[in-house]
Amino acid sequence: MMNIDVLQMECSCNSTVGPFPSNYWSRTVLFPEWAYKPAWSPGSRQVQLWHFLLELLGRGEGGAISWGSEWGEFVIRDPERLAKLWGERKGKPHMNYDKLSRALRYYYNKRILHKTKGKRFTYKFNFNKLILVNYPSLPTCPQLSFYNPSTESAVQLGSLPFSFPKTFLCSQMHPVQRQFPFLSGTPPYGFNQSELSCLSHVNSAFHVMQTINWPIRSSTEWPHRGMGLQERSVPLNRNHHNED
DNA sequence: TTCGGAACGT
DNA sequence: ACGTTCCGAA
Repeated sequence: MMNIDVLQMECSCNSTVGPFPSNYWSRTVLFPEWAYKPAWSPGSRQVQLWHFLLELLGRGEGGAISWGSEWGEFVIRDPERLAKLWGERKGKPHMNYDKLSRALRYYYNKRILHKTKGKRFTYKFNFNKLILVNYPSLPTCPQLSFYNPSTESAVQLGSLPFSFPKTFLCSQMHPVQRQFPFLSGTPPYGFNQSELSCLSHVNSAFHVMQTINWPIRSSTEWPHRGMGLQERSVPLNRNHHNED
């Protein structure tokens, strides 16, 4: 499994939104390894804190934590209750907010989170860095369909922290769809800047998956089966990285 | 309240 | 590697 360096990510992120050179991603991978870790691999891996937070946010689990005003921002309404829930999940009966927040602060370096300064108990996910392929359920967010133009079929891949129309449309392509061919839905979209940025990352991810044989550990580890990543309708005659 | 070093556990 | 525990500093 390859390791990804953050600086390289940064460069890619700030590059243009849109189609990528066809063989570019055969060597470069946009996202760090942690971003692809399955939330629940049966038995083996433990839940990570950010998984847990998204899970609670996803359920709209009352009181302890909720989404904030900005995209990706969340507010811990009841720090000690959140800590208790986290402690229960991890089997750490003495968990408290002091400790939980230390774990959150470790995420700063990893760029998973940052603090919203001036707002009490308020943090913000860097969704641009956080690929949500792992994430089956983010409540307010419909499932993301990757549209494959060749097979004219949609592939369920995960969800994003914002919503867009569900209806399928492929005859006439909206400019945004031209940029993000995996996008299904009815124009106009009206994405904001962060959403577009996020889409560009998903686009990259899609290209990665098409370009390389993505090291999916085992299909059972993924929330969505039969993603069709094997049935590659896009001809792949470049020398690509094979991880099998 | 928030931060981050340090030692520690798994 | 991903926290947990503890704690002094701002």
